[in-house]
Amino acid sequence: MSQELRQHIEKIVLLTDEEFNFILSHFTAKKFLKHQFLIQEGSYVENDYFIVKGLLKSFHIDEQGKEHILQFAMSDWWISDPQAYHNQTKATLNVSCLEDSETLYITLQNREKLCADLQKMEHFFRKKTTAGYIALQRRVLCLISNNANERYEDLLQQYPDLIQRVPKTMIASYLGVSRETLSRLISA
Amino acid sequence: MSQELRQHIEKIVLLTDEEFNFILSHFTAKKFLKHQFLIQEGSYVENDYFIVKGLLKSFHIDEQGKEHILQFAMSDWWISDPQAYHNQTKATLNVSCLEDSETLYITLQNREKLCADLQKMEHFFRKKTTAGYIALQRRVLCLISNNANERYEDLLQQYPDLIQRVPKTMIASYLGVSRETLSRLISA
DNA sequence: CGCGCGATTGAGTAATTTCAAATCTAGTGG
DNA sequence: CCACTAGATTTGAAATTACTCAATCGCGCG
Repeated sequence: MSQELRQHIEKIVLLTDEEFNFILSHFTAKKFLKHQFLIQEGSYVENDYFIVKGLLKSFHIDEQGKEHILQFAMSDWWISDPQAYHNQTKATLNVSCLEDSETLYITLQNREKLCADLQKMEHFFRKKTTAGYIALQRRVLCLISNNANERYEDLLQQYPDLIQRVPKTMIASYLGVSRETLSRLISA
Repeated sequence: MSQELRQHIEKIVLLTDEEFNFILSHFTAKKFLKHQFLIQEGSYVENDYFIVKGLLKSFHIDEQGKEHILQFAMSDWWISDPQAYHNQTKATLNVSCLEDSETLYITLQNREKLCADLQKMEHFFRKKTTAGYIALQRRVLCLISNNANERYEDLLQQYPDLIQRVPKTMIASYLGVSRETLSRLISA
């Protein structure tokens, strides 16, 4: 259960057993059921969630009630509303489960304390966030450069497993196209 | 000249004079002229550039020869090809000057050494990257949620100064629309 | 004056959305 | 095992949005 977290961190920094236990003491385990919300728009965001198992999405609902999916998260990913979490403001995003999920979450206070007390973790989070930044830049480039079909092909290439587990409607929402358009692209 | 960097860092962590001098010793000052390239697609990326003065863009050229602008950078911003820089791979982006510019750059080696030697800087870069991540997520949401007009309005709101300094053609490229479409949106 | 760059405009075309209806599918309870 | 339902997917047709290509305009600078 916590082995996943240790392995995840040790991809970037090696830890002693004491260090890992110290780290783990800053996290709390929590399970969620399919359809359950971890974060709801308008409320404060206490936690950043490390996903041990399951599948989740973060999304925004616009004025017309349309859902726009910002991120999916599977095992070994993190998910939250980063803006609300880091700035301690109200969420503009929702996070909910597409499948039953197991998480280890950390509060902002614990995260900052952990980083202050153990530089390895400050290093870890720096590297992790940098990787996330690079991935997002790639996505922005894809969004401004490519049409709907090319964006779908790109996703297929990058996360082939995701397409299996997630309804096409949500894939469309993630790509920024209507579900009908995506359907037509796939059947073509 | 280096005061800008100090003030920039001290928005996040306070420094003693010694600390700042130590930090500064990891940077190199370099000026560039309008139209000059800092980074060219296909070559390795040694540096991350802190902009003291000037205006730059990072962009990708696609197979059809079209330019897609990923980022603008003014005073107090950083610019590079983050993927190539952090992973020490060949650039897929170009970075060039829209105006004569003054920079302070840091190599990856120096950055990592600095972070290892001075936790304040590891902290600084973590916070800075987190802020960048949040900004990119906002941009992704804008791209998947909004049409060309809404994206332009959003940019106008967020960076009103940018619109003044940058040719509309480039604004269009940044927004992922054709220059003709943007022109029609503005005159409407 | 004339060049060059950026911005604009028009017309035709292509891509995508919208709305509505029909199909399909997996899970549930009888 | 079958009928039923909710969710997901597909399909069609019309409307909208955005793109492409080509031509023109406007302006600052040598």
